[in-house]
Amino acid sequence: MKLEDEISQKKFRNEYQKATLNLIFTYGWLRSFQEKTLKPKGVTSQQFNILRILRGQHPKPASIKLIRERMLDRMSDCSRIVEKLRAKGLVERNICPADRRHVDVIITKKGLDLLSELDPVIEEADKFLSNLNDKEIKQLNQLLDKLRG
Amino acid sequence: MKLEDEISQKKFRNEYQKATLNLIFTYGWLRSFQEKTLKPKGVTSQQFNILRILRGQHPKPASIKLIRERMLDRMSDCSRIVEKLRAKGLVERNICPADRRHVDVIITKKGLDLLSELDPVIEEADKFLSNLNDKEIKQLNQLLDKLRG
DNA sequence: CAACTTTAAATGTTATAACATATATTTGTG
DNA sequence: CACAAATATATGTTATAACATTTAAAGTTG
Repeated sequence: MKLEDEISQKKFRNEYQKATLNLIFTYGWLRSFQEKTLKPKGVTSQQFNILRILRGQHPKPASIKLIRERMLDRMSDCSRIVEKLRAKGLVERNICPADRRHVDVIITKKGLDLLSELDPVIEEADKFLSNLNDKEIKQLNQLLDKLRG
Repeated sequence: MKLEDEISQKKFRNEYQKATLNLIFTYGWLRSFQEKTLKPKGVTSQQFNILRILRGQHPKPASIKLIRERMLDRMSDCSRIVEKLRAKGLVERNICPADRRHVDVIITKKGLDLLSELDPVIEEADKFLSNLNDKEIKQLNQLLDKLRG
């Protein structure tokens, strides 16, 4: 649907402005869809995001710093989110013996199980982008990468 | 810059997943730039957003409902944001005589002045997207519109 | 090796988002 | 016209984001 109609704005100053608004609007659209699918499983998208990073590292541990670098948005509060995941038994957290400043965070079996339970939901979410075909999706990725310079 | 390098993730399940992450990441990138430019002027991006909607209506008033419909994201708390703007003298808020459920919100001279002070900053921000040329920006807009179906 | 710097993580605080609920007004219906 | 339903806005509450500060450990330098 054209952005003009979604937000009832007739004109944009230029295509750049429209692209800015379009990105913000599309983000909101995407995120509300994500939250809706994750909520029934009791995790927020931030928590889900961190779990996936940890699965990517598994069985190696990840430090808070590493997690923070790989998070997509809202990089703050990483410690507290990890603590929430620990409270739910989804991750383990130990002080790194080699460098006691670091914390080793590892996803638990329970965490891995939750993720594999979520995988099909996520595949579903991917398909949510399927209004674009393969070629168009690639084009979109290229444009976004180029946009950021 | 390629997303792979920004978030140190080597592989994506597919281009759809990459596009999802790319959108989220690009949004964060854009937003932090916006906040950075608006902060010195003492308004949040939400407040700025509402002021622009009101300028679009000026000199006609806008109801909270209308504002909410046109906001790009975070639609909640519209009343409270308007109240903040009123406290700063940037908008006026009156109960609509024709239908006392509605509220007429109008941007004040002070609000308009602030916006015109901000306009050059925003033009600047537009240029921030200038890694893409005209044709590419149009393409991006088309893809995002199509993406949302 | 003592003092300083850097780094990693945690914590405290304030503002905002998200969600639910309440209040006030109007509209529609028998 | 009394009363239920719908609508617009405001408000209360809880969780999270954003920002600043603190604590602890390791590295660095004279």
